Amino acid sequence: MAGAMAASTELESVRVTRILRDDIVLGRRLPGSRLVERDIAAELNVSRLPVREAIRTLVSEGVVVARPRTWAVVREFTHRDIQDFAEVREAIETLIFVFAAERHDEHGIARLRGAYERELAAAQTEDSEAARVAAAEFHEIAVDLAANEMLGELIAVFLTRLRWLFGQHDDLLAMADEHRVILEALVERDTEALRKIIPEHLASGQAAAARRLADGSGVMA
Amino acid sequence: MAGAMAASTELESVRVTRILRDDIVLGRRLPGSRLVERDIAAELNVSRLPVREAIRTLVSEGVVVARPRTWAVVREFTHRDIQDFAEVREAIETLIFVFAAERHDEHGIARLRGAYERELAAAQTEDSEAARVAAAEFHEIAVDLAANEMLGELIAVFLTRLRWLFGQHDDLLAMADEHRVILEALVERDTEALRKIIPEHLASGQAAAARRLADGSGVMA
DNA sequence: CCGGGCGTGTTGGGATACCAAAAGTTGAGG
DNA sequence: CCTCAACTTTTGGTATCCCAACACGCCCGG
Repeated sequence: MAGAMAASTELESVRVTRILRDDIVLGRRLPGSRLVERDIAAELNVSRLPVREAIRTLVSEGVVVARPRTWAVVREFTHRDIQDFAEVREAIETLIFVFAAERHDEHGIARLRGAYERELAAAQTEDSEAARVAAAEFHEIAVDLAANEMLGELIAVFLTRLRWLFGQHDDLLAMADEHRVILEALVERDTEALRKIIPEHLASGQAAAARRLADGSGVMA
Repeated sequence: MAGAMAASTELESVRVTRILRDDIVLGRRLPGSRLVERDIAAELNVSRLPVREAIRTLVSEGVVVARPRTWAVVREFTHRDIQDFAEVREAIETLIFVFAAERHDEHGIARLRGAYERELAAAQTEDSEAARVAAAEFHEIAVDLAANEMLGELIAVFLTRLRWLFGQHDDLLAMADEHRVILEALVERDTEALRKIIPEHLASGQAAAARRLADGSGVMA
C-alpha cells in the first residue's frame, strides 16, 4: 500500500533517514563505520539538522549506536544480539499470527491469500524482488488482521534490523510454502498449530543470519 | 541561566525530555494539549533544538503524537489503545519472567528477593514511594536475569506509557504479594506456573487504568 | 619496548537569526 | 449555516557561531 501516491513534499529528515538506512541495510555503510553529521550533511547537501534527526531515528531502530558528543557508528551485531533478537521476534510474530487467527474475517483471508498467491507466482518465476515484496505484504496484512496497533508499532521498529540481518532469504519457494502452511492454520483458526509453526518458520530465516555471520560481512564477535 | 545544578554534564535535551515526560505522566500536561516548541523553549530557557529532540523522543515512547508542520499534542489514549497495550505487555512480561526463570543464578535470586523484601517492608509501612521504587527494581532485575538485551530495549520503550497509564497502583500489599508468588515460581523455575500467574498479575494493574479511564482524566473515547 | 599522560584537532550539543511552506484560524459573503 | 479566501501560527530547514567533551597521536619515562 506504500507509494500509491507520490509524496508531494517529502521532509528532508525522512529522505535522509531513508538514504542512510538503505546505505546500512544494503551494506554500503559497514558496521563500525562512522556517521559524522557534518560530512553526511555535505554529501547530501542538507544542513546538520535533518542528519541529526535521521541518526536519532536509526538509533531507535537499533541499527546505529550513538554516544553523547562523539560520532555515531553503524551497529556491530554480536552473536548474542542476533540470538536475543530471534527470541523476541518469535514471541511477537507468534502473537501476531495467533491474534490474526482469532480475529480475521473473510475479507482479510482473501487479502492474505492474494498476497500468498502473488508470492508463490513470483517465487516460481524466480522474480525474487516481487517475491520479497509479496512476502512483506503477507506479514503486513497479518498485522492488520491482528487488530492491535501497538503490534504494528513494534514491528515497525523491528523491521529495519530484520532487513539488515535477514537481508535476502534466498530459498523463495520454501518460504512461500511456509506461508501456505501458516495461511491454512490461520484460516482454520488453529492457534495451537501456529504456536508450533511460527518458531520453525523463523528458524529457517535464522540460517540466513548465521550465514551472514560466517561471512563476517557485518557481524563482529 | 535557570541552571539548577546539573548532575555532572546532563545534556539539555535529556533534561527537557525528563521534564516534559514528568509533566505528561504526572498529569500536568493533559492529553490533547499542545506542545509548542518555542513556548516550551521559552519556559525552560533553552533553544528550540533540545525541545525538538525531547518531543521526538516522547513520540517514540508513545505518549506524544506529532504530525508534520503542526504542533505536537499529548496523546489521547482510547480504550482500544489500552487494550492493545495490555495484550502486548502480557506477552513481553511473560517472556521476561519465563526467561528469567530458565536462566537465573543464585546471586540473581538473592537480588530479586532483596527487592521483594524492600517492597514488602515499604508496603507494610505504607511508604508508597519506596514501594513503587522497589517494585520497579523487581522488574528491572527480572529483565536482567532474562539475559536478553533486546527485551530491555523493549521495556524501556514501554515504561513511559506504563507509568502514564498505570500511574499509581494503590493496593501496595496485594502487589507485593503477587511479586512473592512470581518470585517463588521463578526460584522453582516453574515456567508453566508463570505463564498462568503473569496475566493475572497484569489484570490487577488493568483495573487502575480502567479507573483512570472512568475518571476521564486523560483518556478519550 | 611498552604504557600512561598530555596537548591538539575533531565532533556533537546548543544558541541565535532567519526563511519558506504548510498547517490552523478567522471572517466575510453566499 | 456553510464555504472559501485571507491571515497567522508553527514547524522544518538553512546558515553560523561557540563550547565542552571526546578521540587520537605524540612524547616521555620506566
